[in-house]
Amino acid sequence: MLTHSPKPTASELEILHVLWERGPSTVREVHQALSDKRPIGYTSVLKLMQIMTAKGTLRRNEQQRAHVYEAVQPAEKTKRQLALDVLQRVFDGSASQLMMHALADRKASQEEVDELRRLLNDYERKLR
Amino acid sequence: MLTHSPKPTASELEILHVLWERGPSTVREVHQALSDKRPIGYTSVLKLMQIMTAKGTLRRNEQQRAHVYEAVQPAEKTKRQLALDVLQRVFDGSASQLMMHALADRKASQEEVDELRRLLNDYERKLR
DNA sequence: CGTAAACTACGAAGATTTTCGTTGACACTA
DNA sequence: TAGTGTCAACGAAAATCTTCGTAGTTTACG
Repeated sequence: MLTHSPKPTASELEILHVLWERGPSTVREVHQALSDKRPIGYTSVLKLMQIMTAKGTLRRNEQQRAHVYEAVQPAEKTKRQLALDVLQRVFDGSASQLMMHALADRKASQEEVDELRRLLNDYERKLR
Repeated sequence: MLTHSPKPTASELEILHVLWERGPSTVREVHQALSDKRPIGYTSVLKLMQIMTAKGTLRRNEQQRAHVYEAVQPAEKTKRQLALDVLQRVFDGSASQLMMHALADRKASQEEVDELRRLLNDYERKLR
């Protein structure tokens, strides 16, 4: 088990999404969920989840015959890590640059804009 | 030359950053710039840039003995692609989720918050 | 001209990612 | 108990990424 938390790959992220939504799940359950989106073999999912367990990304309970897996890190932490990663690697740390490009060419609803403004107000309040 | 634009890898992004900043450059120049940040061999950079050219990410002018490379896509387009990619893959398309995590645990300046608010206002104006 | 320096091309190796086939263990059931 | 289905483990292959050594070509200069 490694101690650091390497950035999940694209495939790993798909699995994490399923576990975040469903909570602790068996390989079969995760495979089901992924199969709805794209064709992928059962053993491919199994192998990925075994690798993720070896990396320390997942943890599993072997009490049942069908092992039950769950994410080690809370979803929020991993998401934050990924957000900060792009922020740094692509936008040199500029949140407004990131936002600008994320909003560009996309139809964010009025609700979303309102939500964003609320976020800014909250954030600003904490700044002071 | 491929027609689609695959997501650049981490190393490729480093090279793109240099080309975005410097404009069309030779391998030597890019290598110089990268060496300032981390140790990397000249031929490693060369090879990467050759691969990127094969992929259609870069284009080069062979008039000079030292070929001059440049990014095919404008920086803005690639950045937007990467921003939208995380937005989709990690945050399920929710811009406010993305922003929340990007701001979390980070000291965005008051200027940045102002800038973000300006962005929102502009965006909202276009919505109507 | 001949040599050194600057470059590109080529090939290859090691790491990582992604995918799956096969095997063997286990469990339910007819 | 024999057969069928479910599951993890293992190994391995293919693809991609990353890095670099070596060779061969071109250019500049003494």
